[in-house]
Amino acid sequence: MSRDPAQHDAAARPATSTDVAIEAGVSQATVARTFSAPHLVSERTRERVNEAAAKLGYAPNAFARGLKSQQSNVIGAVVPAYGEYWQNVLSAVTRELAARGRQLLLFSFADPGEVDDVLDIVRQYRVGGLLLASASIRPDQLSAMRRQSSPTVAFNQPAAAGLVSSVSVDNEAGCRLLASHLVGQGCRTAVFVGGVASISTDQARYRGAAREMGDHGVALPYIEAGAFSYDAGYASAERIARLAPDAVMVGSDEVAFGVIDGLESRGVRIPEDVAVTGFDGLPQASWAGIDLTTLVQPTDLLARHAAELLVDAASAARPSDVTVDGHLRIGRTTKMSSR
Amino acid sequence: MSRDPAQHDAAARPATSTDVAIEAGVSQATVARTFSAPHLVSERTRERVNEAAAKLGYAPNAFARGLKSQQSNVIGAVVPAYGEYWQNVLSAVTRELAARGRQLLLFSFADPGEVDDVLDIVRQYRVGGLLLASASIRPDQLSAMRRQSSPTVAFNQPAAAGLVSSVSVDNEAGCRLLASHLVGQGCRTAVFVGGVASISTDQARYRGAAREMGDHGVALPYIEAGAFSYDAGYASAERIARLAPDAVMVGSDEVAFGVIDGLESRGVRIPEDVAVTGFDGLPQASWAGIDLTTLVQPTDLLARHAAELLVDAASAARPSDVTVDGHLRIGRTTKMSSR
DNA sequence: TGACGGAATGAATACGTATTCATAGGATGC
DNA sequence: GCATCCTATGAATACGTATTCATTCCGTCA
Repeated sequence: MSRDPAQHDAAARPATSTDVAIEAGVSQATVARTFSAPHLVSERTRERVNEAAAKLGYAPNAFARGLKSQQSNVIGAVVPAYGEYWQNVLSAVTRELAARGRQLLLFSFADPGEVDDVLDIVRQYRVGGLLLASASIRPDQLSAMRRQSSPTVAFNQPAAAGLVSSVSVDNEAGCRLLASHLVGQGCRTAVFVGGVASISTDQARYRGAAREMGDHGVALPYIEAGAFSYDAGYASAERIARLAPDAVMVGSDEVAFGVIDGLESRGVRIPEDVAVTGFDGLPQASWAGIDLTTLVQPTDLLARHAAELLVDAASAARPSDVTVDGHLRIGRTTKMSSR
Repeated sequence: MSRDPAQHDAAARPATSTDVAIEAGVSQATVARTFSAPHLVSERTRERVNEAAAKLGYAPNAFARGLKSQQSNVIGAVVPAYGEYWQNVLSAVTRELAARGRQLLLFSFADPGEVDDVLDIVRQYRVGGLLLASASIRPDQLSAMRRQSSPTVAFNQPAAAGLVSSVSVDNEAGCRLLASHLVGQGCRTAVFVGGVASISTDQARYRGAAREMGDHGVALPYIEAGAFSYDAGYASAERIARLAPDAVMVGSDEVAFGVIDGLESRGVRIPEDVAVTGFDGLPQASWAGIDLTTLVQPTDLLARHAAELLVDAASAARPSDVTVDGHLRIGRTTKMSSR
């Protein structure tokens, strides 16, 4: 009458702590303790329980655990469905959270208008922390989420500072670095290509660039691409070419890639005719075929800060804001001296 | 003694259905029904409940709900922490699942060795479905997860067919298309650059390419880049250049981008000296500056099939395998006639 | 030797919800 | 006017776990 350990009914419900308790001849409480507070269980019993658990293929139910202990290992993340940049961020944050024993529950939206609906769904999942990874979440939406008492962190959304915790690169300083580099290369006229003008990071970047340029007597008109995408950048090339500047400062790498291709398709040579800078430091920026001058965000560092704030319960009570510096990456797209 | 609706204690526990019941002067059961089976509640009562819920800021607890109803709206996804391709897949699947009212719980791993640990954690989350989005999950690991009775879908891992449900592009046919195109362009000698030779997609792609080439009397030696990354591709350029083929068929776009830059850095012109093809159809492949000839995977379609299988409980019992065709994208990297 | 204290365990309860079962009240049939 | 059915609701229970409380067992100290 011996049962094959590997053969317990596959289609049946997953084993519960009570099943294991019966199998091991102990109480359910002892099984629970074996998994959540092993030091309270004697060596002998622990062995028996682990053996029974292995035999039944038992794994504690994370949701029941969370329900009882009133805390979850799940961190929610609200992210836009599209965008190269956010994919990289997400990837980095996931790694950092995994290292801290947390999982990421993804809530994505394709259109800013969906944000309210998404946030309503988020509320149903008593997440232990919430990452707001999108610049298109409005301040009032931010502060509404803050009430949820779990740590809330806005990623790269300077406008959120004060309302919830935030982690951002110093956009303004970064753009000053880029502008300063361009001026040093002999740039006398320039244009700034933003993604969406109403977004706070976009504003901060333009502000930094315009100020530094202004300090050197260079005007910096603003052009709005309309989206943070390659295609939007490509399409904006026409308007840029019309202004025929020395340099184009683009608000994000992804858009910059489009601007470069768009300009080249119109016969504009880079960097001979016009210099181009990006912002973000996406992996593609360092590809030899592109080699874009840009401001590299320390994504891993940002992700680490975000993860710490999300895991640390104290940050729920007192929002804290972290700003880190990016560093300049100089590529061939600004080798203006080669003119 | 009137309480300000907006002022219920922010730091307090989130409201429960019982709180709402008291506020509305009904039973907890009625509140539960109002949210999960509204048609069982009279118009009048429903209004009162919704009013009270709004006042208290009540949102049903998804985990408690799942615990009781024995099913969750959460789909697990096991994905590699790195890789352009998987990020795109994830993004597409997330969208499809969101449209079906499901959330994605992310489990990422940086190294194939971590997979076992990750799968152990996954088991704790009683997910309603599981997406295995990585070619480096072993067959025995796959079939172990299948026991969990919830729908399990392997994304683009042909080797999984039969063990769990799978959704893949037709790798072999796709590579035959690419090879056929090259032959038509006059290609007489070629090389295949794979990512990791032990991966089944890699094998299927090489097989298809080699067969089609063989049918036309063209030999196709295999070179292993060692990883599915830009850097690995870049580094393999040396070995490729040594063979001086007419064409290089690369097993994935990401690697192909590296191969292209690596070859060009060695003075090899594309397509004048050598033609290059990729596989996947990443967004970057269509960028004007790259314009890679590749096989475009219908990612949205694949994602839709995956989402359907994941949501449809029946697929748990009977694994089904879906294969879809990709389409050829012809870019400048194979304009061999221009020689 | 008796009192005391710590370690190990079991019994019982609570977490927030869905669901079954029972009940009350109309409306409808004859 | 009575039996019947349907609708709306409440009471009670179960989901799988963590945790408090009580109990038993042993070793230790006075």
